[in-house]
Amino acid sequence: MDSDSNNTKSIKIKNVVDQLVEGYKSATQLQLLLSHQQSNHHIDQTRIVSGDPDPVNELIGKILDSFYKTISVLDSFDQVANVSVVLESSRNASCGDDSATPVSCNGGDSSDSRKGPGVGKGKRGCYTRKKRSHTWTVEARRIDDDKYAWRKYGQKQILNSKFPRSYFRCTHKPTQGCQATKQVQKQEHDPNLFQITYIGHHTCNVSDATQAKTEPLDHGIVMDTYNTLAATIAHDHVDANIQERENDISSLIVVGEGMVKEEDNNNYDHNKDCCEGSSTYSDLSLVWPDVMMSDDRQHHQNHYYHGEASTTSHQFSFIDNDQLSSLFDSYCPYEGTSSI
DNA sequence: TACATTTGACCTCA
DNA sequence: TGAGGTCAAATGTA
Repeated sequence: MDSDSNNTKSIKIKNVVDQLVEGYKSATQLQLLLSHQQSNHHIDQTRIVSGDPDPVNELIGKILDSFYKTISVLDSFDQVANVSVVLESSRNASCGDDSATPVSCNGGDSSDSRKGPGVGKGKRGCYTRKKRSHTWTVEARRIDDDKYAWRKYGQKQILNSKFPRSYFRCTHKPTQGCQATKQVQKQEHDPNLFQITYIGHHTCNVSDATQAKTEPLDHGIVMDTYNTLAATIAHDHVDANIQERENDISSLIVVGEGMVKEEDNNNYDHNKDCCEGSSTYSDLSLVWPDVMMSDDRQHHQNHYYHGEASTTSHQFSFIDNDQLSSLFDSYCPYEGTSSI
């Protein structure tokens, strides 16, 4: 094939991708708007988190799914291999300095580098630290209230802290490049309580229901495989307002798969229930017995969020800060909150 | 043998 | 410059 033909084909595909990206953007924005409105109206959030989806959100989810898959297919062609890069840089430009994506010394290969060629002792510690990745913190009486498989990769004594902090990453990182990590630390004031900080979203293949359990319940935003991005972005932009909105919006506590308890935030402690059937419980008992609770009859979780910007490792991020700010400025009834 | 954990070394960032 | 986060060799376990 001659180069002109290739160029024409490449341009056409690029145009198609551009159109799809626009569609994806629009659908994501629509979903954010609807989610935001729903959260403002205290809709039946139990239905959302329990997996009985709101039909509108479900529909949008399907649209996003279609866009995502189509773009992914096109993205896999050599001609448009730079699409995600373009999108990524576009997003970064709009989100400011946010070097959250880890970069390995070998050019970004996220797989387990230990077995790779050319990795010598000099490479140890050579990485770009994740900065301002999407994080949220959970206080729990057990560290396994999610069904992901975690692999411990480090432990560190933290200054002025009685207990060491343990570092876990998703077991599927080597095989699927999942960037999710979590940090677990015992609370000083209550050694039976663990502060678990989740960093980044899982991109590995697990059920949405499972993921929903470990993602922050973002006041009505459904967290499924493809709109995690939307939720993440919304999360980041709404986070600044959440503190002030906490008094108005009931928080949610997942008390079991498919079960949700609504909680008045004046009564955090009364939500105590069992998270039965965690498939990783036994695993974690084995891998990190010193932090497992002897009495796991009581495990309540208080979900609260770090207001850190999210930009980590989402291949398709289409909404920039200005768009979202104006979006929420237009629709957010909570005036006078901190500017983003 | 394969996979997970431990732990000291090393790097980044505030 | 030190604290915190990650790497990767050594070690443990099934």
